[in-house]
Order: sequence, then structure tokens, then C-alpha cells
Amino acid sequence: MKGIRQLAEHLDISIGTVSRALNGKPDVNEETRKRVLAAAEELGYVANQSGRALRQGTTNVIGLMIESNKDIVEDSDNFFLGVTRGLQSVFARHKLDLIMLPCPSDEDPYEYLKRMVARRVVDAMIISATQRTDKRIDLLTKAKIPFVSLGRSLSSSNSSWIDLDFDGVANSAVDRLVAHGHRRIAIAAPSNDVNLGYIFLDGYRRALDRHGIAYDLSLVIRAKTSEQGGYQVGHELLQLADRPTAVILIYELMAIGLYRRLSEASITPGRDLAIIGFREEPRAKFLQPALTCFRISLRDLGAELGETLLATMPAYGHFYPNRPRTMIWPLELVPGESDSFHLKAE
Amino acid sequence: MKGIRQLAEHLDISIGTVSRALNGKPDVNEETRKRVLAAAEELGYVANQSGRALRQGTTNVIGLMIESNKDIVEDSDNFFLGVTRGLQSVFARHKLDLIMLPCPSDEDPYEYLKRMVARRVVDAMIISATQRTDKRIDLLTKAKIPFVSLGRSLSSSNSSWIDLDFDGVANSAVDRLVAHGHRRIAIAAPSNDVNLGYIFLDGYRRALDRHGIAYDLSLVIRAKTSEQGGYQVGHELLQLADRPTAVILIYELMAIGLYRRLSEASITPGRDLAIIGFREEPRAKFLQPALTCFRISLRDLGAELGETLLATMPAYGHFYPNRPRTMIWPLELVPGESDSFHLKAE
DNA sequence: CTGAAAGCGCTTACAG
DNA sequence: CTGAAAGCGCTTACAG
Repeated sequence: MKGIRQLAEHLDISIGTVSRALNGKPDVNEETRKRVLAAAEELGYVANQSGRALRQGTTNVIGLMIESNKDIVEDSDNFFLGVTRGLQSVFARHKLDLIMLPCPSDEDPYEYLKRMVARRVVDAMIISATQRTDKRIDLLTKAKIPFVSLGRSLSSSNSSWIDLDFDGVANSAVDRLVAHGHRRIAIAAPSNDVNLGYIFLDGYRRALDRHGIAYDLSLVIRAKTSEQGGYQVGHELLQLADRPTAVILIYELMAIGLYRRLSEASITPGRDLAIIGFREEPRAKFLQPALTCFRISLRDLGAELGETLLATMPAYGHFYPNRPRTMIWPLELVPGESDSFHLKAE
Repeated sequence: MKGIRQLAEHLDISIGTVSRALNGKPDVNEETRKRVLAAAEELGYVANQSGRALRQGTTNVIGLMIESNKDIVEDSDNFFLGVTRGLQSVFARHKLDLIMLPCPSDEDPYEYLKRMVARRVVDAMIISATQRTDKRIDLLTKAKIPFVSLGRSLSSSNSSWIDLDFDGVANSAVDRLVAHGHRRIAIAAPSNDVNLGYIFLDGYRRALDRHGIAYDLSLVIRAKTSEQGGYQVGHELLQLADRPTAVILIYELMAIGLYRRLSEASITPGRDLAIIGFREEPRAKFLQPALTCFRISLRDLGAELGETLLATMPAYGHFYPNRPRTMIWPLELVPGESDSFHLKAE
């Protein structure tokens, strides 16, 4: 089956009527509609996307931009595939398709996004890994492409975003450790300019402040957000003259590397050093002792992202009225044994 | 910047010339071309994808279909993101873009593919997770959409594919274990109908045969290809009356679950039970003792997949002449300590 | 309820 | 080397 013309000829009616029947327009005889739908099904006709998009001025496709740089490929788990399921559950209601746009590792993410946007392959975008200031946000705003970012940014003054509650995580981690008697609490922070690092550190700093603990720059360890980074964190912890008794990690896979480095030094997590990891992650489940970390439903997050995005789109906004433009996504503490020891009171 | 018309007006030349200049056609004055390119850059003009595709009858987009069912989301690592990098490196040569098409978990993969194909969003497809017989292959063949599958299938009699060397892996695993004195060698096989399971089991069976070891159905343990599946495998191994001394795993993450189950039973991998895992995987690196497994370069595999696909496309085939239609992708053994003990001779 | 026609934004023979 | 025009496959006012 080629096009709508062939289908119309086969049915011996005009293409206009075929189109209206297929698109569920009301002004079509029910009998005709049935014949059209049956023939389309039988001949496997589906409207050509380009013809449709060109005429309608809308593609009915939402893009999820993925940055597949080396770090992400090797280290991130299928965070995006999880989120994808939630997004699709929302988009399906409106017959919108989700496609993933992987930015090649040797192309500048900004240029890639610019190209994709200008080509009009999608009606709206979801971006993530927002930087402290992020040119992509200005680009999308200026191009008037609806978008939502996973992660806020200094650039996102008027745009929609959902961000994980890094502040809350930092605070409850510090509170928990302090309650166990810890005062020297290190923190692993990302070495790049991703915005979440700033928020995380800020939360940590203010939490210490609440407990009257001085902020000590030597306890802030910059590392790659990866397993290797975690190993590195372990290494640097061991170098510290006055070794901290606890450490909070920013990224889920750091725990794996950290455990390994500690094990090499015969230091037992949860006994010699308290550890609180970040996101609960299937592949960190094996860790002994079990890692105290934070749980998140990727699917729910994806669904929320989807609705937040649709709320900003003229054609779908009325389905999602009064929706907040931004949202802090809570994480739930999952107690393990990696931070279960109490320091004896001095 | 809206369309080519605006750009042409701004330059005060015809849209035909603008198009030719932008598309690198030879019959354009160099001076004109420069002006056009400069203006396009300045105004951020990029051709509308729908208009282009409609006119050319080609989208210059290749689709990679992803099945994001629950198992894959939770357990697979970023296998696809790795392969994606290789694919993109090849496609970039021809200015082809790669998009990932995630099949919603509640939609039938066959119907999803059919829809995407009929809508003509891509010029060619890459599919994976081929089943023993796979209707998608017939669909794509009939629709005359160029495609390559990662994984062969009984259905792929004339189509292009690259498959991992499951036969080779099964053979070298058995050889290695037999050389260490093992005779009772269990194997974990997938519980679904994915084609690789058949090939893997077949290789295992013939390898046993070569060594004069009888094939024992009770040593074939069906499990989900996941961490949980590995745990399950461990569980069933422990139930066996005459416990095997070695086990070969079909899927990378099984090792994690298996180690855990064994640890619960105080059985030490590499001392009480020899284990050979499947693909080397960052997140299994921490396992103690180190897992003997097989290495693969996802990027190289992706590049090869890309070239194999392009070779089947009329417009690009001449760039890749004499390219085999199918290919078995070798894996390299990475010795660990999980299978290092030798059984004493009886 | 249906058909005929316009036009979305491009590329590409075709004239000149 | 450039311009004018056709047409890719659709959807949608507009007539009837």
C-alpha cells in the first residue's frame, strides 16, 4: 500500500473522505468510516508522517534528548529507559509518540539540539543533565519549542522543570549521620558543571550549619559521577589526615567503586566508615553491607515529566490545568547497614 | 527563521538556488553559495524535515527499535547506548541521523514496528532481540524497508544480521571447564523464545558431545535473563541431588544474583563451584572472586551493524561493496578467578 | 455527508 | 548559473 490516493481509489471515494474517516472526524457516514478503516487495516495503510506533519504543522512526536557521552554509556544505568516508560504512558493518551534523540558523543549537545529543533522533527523536547547555566534552555525558549528539563538551571527562570530533591537528600543524609554521632562528614560532589552539584553541596552546607558543624572544604571531594569516581573518592578519603567518619555520595554508582577501594584498605563500610549513597539502584543491591540510599520511581517521574511538558503545550495544556511549572521530586530514604554504626559519645 | 522562502527573500534570490546552495549541488556560483550558507547560519535556518522528506521520498533517518519491557529496563545495562555510538560514527559519514524508537511496554512490538514503518519516519531499521521465528523480519522484508537485525532468527533467511558468537562462547566455556576437570557442567538458558537461547544450548550440547559427556537435561536451568534469574539459577543448582561442579551463564547480570544466592548458602564461587559468566560488564566488575567472562566492544559492534545496514541500502550500498550479509561477532575470553579451581582427578 | 482544490516546505527536472 | 514551476502525501476549509 502506498498512499492515501491508492486507498481512496481502491474504495472508490475521494481522498478527503478517507482522511476524515481515518482521523475520526465527525462528519463522516458511519458506514463509510467502517469501510475505510477496514480497508486501511487490510492493506496496512498508515498515513505518511511527512505529508501529515507538513500539512498539520505538527509532528505529534516528542523528543527525549540523550547525551551518550562515554561516562553515561558506561556508568549510568538505564535511567532513561525507566523514565521513558512513564513518559509514554502519558503521551499515549494523546497519540503522541516518543523518540529518543541520542546526541553523538563527538557533536556539541547545543548544536545537535539546534539542528533537531530547526528541522522540526518533534513538537516538543525533554532535556536533561542541565548545566549551571544551560544555553539549550535559551535556545528552546527563543525557538518557542515547548520543553521540560529534568533538572533546573540558572537559565530556567521561566521554563518548566522537574528536579530531584537533592537538597532534601543532602539534608536528611546529614541529619541521619549527625543523629548517629558523626561530626566529620565528607561529601562527594561532581567534578563537572552540572547544576545538581551546586544544589547538593548547598543543602549539605546548610544542614551542617543547622547542626553547628563548620563547613570544611577539605571534606568536599570532587569526582566523576561514575564507579571510577567512587573509587577515587575512597582513595582521597584515605589520604585525609583527620579522616572523616562518614561520607555522602552524589551518584548511585559511586558506592560500588568506594566499597572496592575501602575493601582494598581493609576498611569495612558501616563499621569503620558510614556511607549514604544516592539513588537506589538495582546493580548496587549486592553491596555488603547493604547501602543506605534513596528510592525513586523512574516511571512515576517520567509520567510527571510528561504531564508537566504537555501542560506547556498549547494543544494539550487544557488537559492539565493548574499544573505547577516546576517541581521538586522527593526521594524516599531506604535504610541499609552502611551507616548503621553509632559513634560513641565523646 | 521560518522557511526557505523567508531565507530566499532575505537574500533576494529564488528558493531553488537557496536549496541547491544548501545541498551542495555543483551548479551554484561559489559567491552565491557563500552568501546563502552565511545567511542560513546567521538566521539559524535548517530545512524542515517533513518538507524535505516528502519531496525526496527519504528521511535520512535510521531507526533503532528498543523494546523497553520491564526486564530490559531494570536489568540490561546501557547496551544500546554503547552500540549507538558505533552506529552514529558510521551514519555520520553519510549525514544520516539515528533515532531510537522505544516500543511502549504495553504495545505489541510487531504492531509498533508496523506503525513506524508505515508512517515512513525512517529509511531503515535496526532491530534486536530476535525471536526464534520473528514476524518483524517478514514485515520489514515485505515492506522493502532495509534493515539489519542484531541476532539471527529462523525467519532471517535472506536478511542481514550480526549475531554474537553464542556458539563460540558455549564451546570455549565448556572446553575450559573440562580442561579443569569438570564433567558435571550446568547451563543457564533463557526462559523465553529468544533465538540466542537455542544457539547457546546447541553449542553447549555439541561441546559436551565432543568431550564424550552425556547431555543431562536436569543441568539445563531455565531462568529469566536478569539478576533475579541468576539468583533463581543459584537456587535451583542447590536443589539438585547430584550437584554440578560448574555452571555457564547466558546473560551478564545473572552472575550478580548467582553470587548472592551462593553467598547465602556459604558456597564460594571459584572454590566450591566454577562459574563462567557471559558478557563482561562494568557492573559485575566488583564481583569477588573476579568473574571469568567474555569481552565485546559495543562501539565496534555498532559500527559493523551500521555498515552492514548501509550495504543493503540502494543509496549507500556502493560504499560498502562485497560486504557479507551476515556476521558472527566474536567475543574474547577474559579469565577471572570464578572458574580457576581444578577438580582433582578421580 | 462528500468531493474538489489549496497548500504545508521542500527539491529537482526543465528552460533560459 | 539562476528562476519558475511541479509535485511529494497529506489535511482541511469550502462548496454543494
